[in-house]
Amino acid sequence: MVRQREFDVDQALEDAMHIFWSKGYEATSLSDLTAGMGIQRPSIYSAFGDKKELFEAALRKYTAAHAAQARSVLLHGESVKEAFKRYFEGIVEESYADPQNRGCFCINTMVEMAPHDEKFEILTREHEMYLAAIFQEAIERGLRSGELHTGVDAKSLAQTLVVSLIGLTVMMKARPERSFVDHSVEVILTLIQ
Amino acid sequence: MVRQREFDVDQALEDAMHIFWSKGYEATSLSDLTAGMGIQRPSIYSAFGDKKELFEAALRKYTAAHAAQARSVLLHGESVKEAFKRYFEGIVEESYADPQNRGCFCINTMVEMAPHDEKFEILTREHEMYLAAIFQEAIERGLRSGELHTGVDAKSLAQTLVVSLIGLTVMMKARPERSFVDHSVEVILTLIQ
DNA sequence: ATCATTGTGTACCGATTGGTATGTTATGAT
DNA sequence: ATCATAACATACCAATCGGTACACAATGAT
Repeated sequence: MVRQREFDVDQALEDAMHIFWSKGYEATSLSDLTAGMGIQRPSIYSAFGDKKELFEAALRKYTAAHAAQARSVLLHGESVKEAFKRYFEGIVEESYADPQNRGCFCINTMVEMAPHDEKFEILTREHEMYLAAIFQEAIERGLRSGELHTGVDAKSLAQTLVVSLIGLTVMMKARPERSFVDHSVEVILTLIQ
Repeated sequence: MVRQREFDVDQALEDAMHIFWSKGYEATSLSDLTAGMGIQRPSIYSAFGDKKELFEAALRKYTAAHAAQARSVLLHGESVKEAFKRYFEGIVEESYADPQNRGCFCINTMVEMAPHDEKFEILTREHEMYLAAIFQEAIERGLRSGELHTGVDAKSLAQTLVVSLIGLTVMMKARPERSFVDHSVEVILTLIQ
């Protein structure tokens, strides 16, 4: 081979992910990216393709990590109720602790890109579907163990919890009083019985 | 006075609202606006100020109409449960019928602008709070009439319904199967007892 | 009829956009 | 040591961005 790369591709992608996450696609310029990633434009184009391909790679990296975190919280431990409580409250905590108030990269993309770009409509929808599948698996575990005995079917309940989580995440971007969010989490969790 | 305006200011603002609603702030150019509003740039600047001021005026027009619609559906008629059902299902219907898939202008703005612009953080938060107040009023009406006897307090329930509605609206931007959304609405409405 | 005032259309401004051509430097195979 | 290859930095490209200067047209008061 020939001259080797002087930058870490995965680290650069991680940097790009944080920039796109906090500013969105349109508001992020190539100059923002070169500055934040610490590399020049031709390096970006040779390693990742154009701006939109880089964005897609960054989003895929995010959703993979995000789904892994959901799995690790919801598919382990004894109590399913406790797991959901920890998961929802963890997301609330993270959101209020983020000074940049970025919310969820996937949700941001759903709002900004999905209506105009089918690729991102599909990509974001499939991530939320996967999240719903994880939720459903956790609920069914609770049903089998006898911890839960819910009236509605596990799938509908899981989807509703995903919807509620999306709503919480978006609402927190407007920085409502903490009690607003905390009370909502309490009420949402009453769905899991 | 002197020469009079040749365009209808309110109609131009309505046009601008639809453009910003479907494309967002960053992705909308002055050329998009002049083309869609049917007037030239200097006319925009003299009538509305700069791009961001026009955006704010458009958003205020939207939220006023949006809140009025919520009031008209939720604060009249006999059954509160039926009113919420009609309200939620109406929003689902509207969303799936919109070929542009614009969702809610206020929610779009919450995601795109609120984290970076305090003015829009406040503006969007206050609209959602106002919506929650309308919801709460409807719930309290149902409690007084004896139609409802909910375990949780009306305020928390109202806030949770707002959160759920935001989640639904955002989720629909990724065009999930209709049954996903319909089942979620059913489950969400079970909170109102 | 004249004049001050203000809306309209054109044409332009500097700055920034996403993207690339180019010359140079580093590397491994031969 | 030579050479093909590819990453590097610089400098550039046309196009578009938000915003405005300016000349002209229309209006009502005098």
